Amino acid sequence: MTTSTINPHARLDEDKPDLHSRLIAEIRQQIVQGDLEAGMRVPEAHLCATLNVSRTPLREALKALSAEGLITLRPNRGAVVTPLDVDDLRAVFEAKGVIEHHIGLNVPQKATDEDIAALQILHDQLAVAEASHDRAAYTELNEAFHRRMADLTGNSEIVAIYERLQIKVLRARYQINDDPARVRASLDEHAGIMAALRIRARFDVADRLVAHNAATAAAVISCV
Amino acid sequence: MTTSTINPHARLDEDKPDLHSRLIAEIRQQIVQGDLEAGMRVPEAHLCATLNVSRTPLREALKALSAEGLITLRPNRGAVVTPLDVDDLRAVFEAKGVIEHHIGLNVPQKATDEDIAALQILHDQLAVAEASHDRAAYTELNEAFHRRMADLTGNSEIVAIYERLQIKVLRARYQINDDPARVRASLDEHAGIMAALRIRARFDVADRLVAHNAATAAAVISCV
DNA sequence: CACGTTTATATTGCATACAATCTTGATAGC
DNA sequence: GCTATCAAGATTGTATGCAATATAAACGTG
Repeated sequence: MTTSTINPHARLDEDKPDLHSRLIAEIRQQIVQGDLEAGMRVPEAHLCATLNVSRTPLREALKALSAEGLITLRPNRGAVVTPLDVDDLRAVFEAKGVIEHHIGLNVPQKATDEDIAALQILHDQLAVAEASHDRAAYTELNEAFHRRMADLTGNSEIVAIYERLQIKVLRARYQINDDPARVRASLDEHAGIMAALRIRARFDVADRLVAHNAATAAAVISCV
Repeated sequence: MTTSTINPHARLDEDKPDLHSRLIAEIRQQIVQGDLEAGMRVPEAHLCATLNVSRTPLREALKALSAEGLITLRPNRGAVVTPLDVDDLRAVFEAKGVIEHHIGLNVPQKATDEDIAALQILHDQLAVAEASHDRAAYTELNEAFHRRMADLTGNSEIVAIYERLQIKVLRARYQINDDPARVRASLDEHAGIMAALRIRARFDVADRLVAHNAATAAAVISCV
């Protein structure tokens, strides 16, 4: 008699965190949060000890993160945390602006009333987080809001591209301390986006998303 | 006395094809060309035998390709070649259209006269390939032309995104036989793009790139 | 003292072995 | 005959060991 986790004939728990996914998520988070510093060499043995796994699954995770661009693998010479200099960041924000524009043009036409209501709830929570100066919550809700917008394009390629770019933005944001004034301005921009979205003014939404992205870019890049 | 490839104190041959890169390139090509059919299960042992490597480097390559979206890994249940249905293709072309538009808006301003001359040469070779019905050469030159355009944005994120999307397009194109009439039309579209680029008419270039992408999308999707 | 050479150490690359999980075919029960 | 259960086989997941390469330290030479 085995445990209750037996699964006759094929499991359908798609969200069980297998080791590979866990490792990727964990290392990615360490990079984003700066626990693994940019440009730093990453000896396999050290990470193995930290994460309590052997080299095989760890190396597999590093190869995957390399395809994501967070890790740079130099054959026979080890892995380094991919550095993100100002020019890289500019490129990331420029690409993100392109995607934001597309999102803005399409979401107002594709979103249902329920979708917009759900976004409004996220936006209201964002306002609460700002008012109570809960920076962690603000970051998380902000992420959720924009990811939800990307989702509403219904285009999985767009979503994948957006998420990958967003991760790189997050890396930079974790390094800096967001100016409270910038957070307020950002919230205002969000309010404008929601107002335009409610009346489904697609060009307006697109413009506002692009402007919001540009303002964020300026704030982040000025801090680096 | 070893060969001339010895490298005291650190090699700088960055382009030496190490096994990992080779495996990724090889398997990717097999997927693009359809040697590994979409939806097909990929038992590790079989690929190991084919490629004459052990499971360790092979698995690392599969994880990397999974991050690229060409392979889908089901934990404990093996890898499959990610299927590309019509809706997926539509999403790919839509995303590519977004990027093409950005390329069209920016390249006319950033390209030097020499850059444009180099593109013109590629275009002329493309015309030769079409005239001589050299389909392989046409495909390769067409790829090179568009990749060069992406390069000229000077934005590595855009380039990376574009290449990843282009690989998925290639997968679909390998399945179909391009209609010669479509190839001629495509060449005409390229001629129009070059004409607009020579006079650096950015909006025109952007529109033409988007239209070219849409026409390709229609041709490819109609065949699937 | 600087610099190139050699040797030792550390780290990565790959192959293999074993454990865990899934897949299959066979068998028994209804 | 059909479904459920179980066992044998196949496949994937992880750990470990050895070979290849790079890094560093020590050494000698000009």
